[in-house]
Amino acid sequence: MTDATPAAPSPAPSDFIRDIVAQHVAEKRYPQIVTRFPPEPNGYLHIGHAKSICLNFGIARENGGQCNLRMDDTNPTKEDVEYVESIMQDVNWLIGDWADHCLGFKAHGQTPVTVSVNGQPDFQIPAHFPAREKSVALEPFFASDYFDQIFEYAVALIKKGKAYVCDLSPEDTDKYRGAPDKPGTDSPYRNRSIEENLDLFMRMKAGEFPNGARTLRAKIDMSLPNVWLRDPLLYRIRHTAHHHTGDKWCIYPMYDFAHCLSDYIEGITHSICTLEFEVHRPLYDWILENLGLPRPLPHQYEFAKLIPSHMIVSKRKLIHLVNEKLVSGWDDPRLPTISGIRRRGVPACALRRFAIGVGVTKFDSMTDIAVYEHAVRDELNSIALRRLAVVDPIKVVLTNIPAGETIEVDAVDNPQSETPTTRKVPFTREVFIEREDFAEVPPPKYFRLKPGGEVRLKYACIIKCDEVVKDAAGNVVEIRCTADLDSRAGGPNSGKKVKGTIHWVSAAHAIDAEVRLYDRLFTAAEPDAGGDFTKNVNPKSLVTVTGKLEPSLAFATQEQRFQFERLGYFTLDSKDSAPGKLVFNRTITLKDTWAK
RNA sequence: UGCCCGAUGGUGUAAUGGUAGCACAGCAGAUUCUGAAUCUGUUUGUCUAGGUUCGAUCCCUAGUCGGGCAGCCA
Repeated sequence: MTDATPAAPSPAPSDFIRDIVAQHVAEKRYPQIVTRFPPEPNGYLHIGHAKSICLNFGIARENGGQCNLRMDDTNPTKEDVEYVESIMQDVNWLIGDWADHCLGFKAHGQTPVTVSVNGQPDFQIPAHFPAREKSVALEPFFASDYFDQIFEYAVALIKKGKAYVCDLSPEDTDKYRGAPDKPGTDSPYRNRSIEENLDLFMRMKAGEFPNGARTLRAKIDMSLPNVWLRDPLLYRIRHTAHHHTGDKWCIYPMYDFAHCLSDYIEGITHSICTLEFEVHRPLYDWILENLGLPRPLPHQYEFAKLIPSHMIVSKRKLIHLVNEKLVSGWDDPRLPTISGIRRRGVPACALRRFAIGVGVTKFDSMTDIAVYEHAVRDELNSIALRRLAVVDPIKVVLTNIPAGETIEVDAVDNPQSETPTTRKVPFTREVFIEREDFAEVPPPKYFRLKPGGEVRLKYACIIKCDEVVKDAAGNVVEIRCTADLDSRAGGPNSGKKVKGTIHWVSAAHAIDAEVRLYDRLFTAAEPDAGGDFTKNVNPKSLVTVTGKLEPSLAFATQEQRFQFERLGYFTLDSKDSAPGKLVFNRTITLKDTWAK
């Protein structure tokens, strides 16, 4: 992409989960460390998922293990293949060449096989690695591929007298569950015979009952303080086609039943999830332990999810922004979705560094968006090609340069590079500068161009402002200056110091491009703190202008990252840009420490 | 008013019985053909009360505050 050196890799992270994994590795508890990233395909991945992805894949790569991508698709009424596609794309982009070698997939269409472990039947599913098995048709794991096996496990639980079919209505099920501070009541169907339970469960599967008529429940204890242990539902009836299994099933396992078993079947060792699942852990363990499984069991570990300031990550609110057309879609560059972040021009490496850098703890906290922005700037600073572009142009005429003369000046592509390269930029009598870089009545400590003042045109020479031309309304339309050609690089006055250096582009050579100036979507640190988060939408989160760009930018490619000098970092828009009709997105501004 | 989890500068985190450190943000200065980057310096912290100990951010007890849990969602 560029010859610039990427930012140095951060030291290996350490946190309480990695400590646990390290201990397990030391005691050789598992043959290999296997984690998983299990999104439900019912929405787009966002920056919060990025933290989870980096944690799970990070642990896998640090331990020579693997991390399975698994669609947690046990609820057909909410899920869709559209999301499966976007999730795969986002994960692939994020882990890039950082952890792609750990990415676990399965053979296309593969479902678990029955094997014998210690003389006991066992379900397993072999993993494949798209990074090194390119000729094989592979796909992510799907919890729905295990429906047959999960059903078998349910039958096993029934046979052990540890699960029963319950006829309570949804409302009654709620009532019988009690409350956190009040014990529940046993279901009247709790003590059905194993035979009756088996018969009823088979008939549930066969589609004999309508939605909501019956459920399969674990038989635990209705008086336990943890409500998730009060005979939790294992299966519900849903006469709905599934995006992956079609109309094969009309009963679907609940998250709690499917998740631990999916983990087990895939041979997951460390099942890492967010804090709200902490109270589910006893159930996760109960199911696995009561099935008498022959292999080592996976265990669940919880961490606090990422809460970034100035962003909204709630799926419901994200959908609202999309549906109300407050943004252009799920990949709007202002959204904290991974697709939006990617389209904005943020390198995967920068997102990763942020997601890893925030750390892993067990307490909720809000991460200042400035930390994210710093990670983005820092990465971009080291890789972005410097270019000259003017976003709000005003014409400057250099009266002592003849019309028609073109002076080629050398401009550095990236001063951060160990071996900086240069390019030629045309410099002529008429140039555009940024309107902001001229002040007829300058505030104190204003370093830029002012009447009678001098400023350096970067890579070219120092100019002096002689005259300000205004229109009838008093607006400045042109600035007339004298160029000190001896102050060019290598010239006798090249060492002359002026306080300000500004960017410019030759009017005759400039190319026009649409430039989308993106800013934070929300002005408030906690957009939804005061009720209606849409009230906090930043009206200037997108300002579209026509910019004047240096001619070399006509050949910009999608992969390149640019710094428009003194303005910020820019990237071609992946959707709307076309040759001859360029569209640039501002990823982020440069840090601005000049007190306004 | 049940159970579970947690609490370190403005923010995010490290220190697992022995000098409270790092990053971001802030401030001051140096430097600069980007008011960027870089460099230097710097302000601000262990929730409270007891206990154990030569010594406690760390272990124990109580309190305070915060979060989570009562979907046939995940």
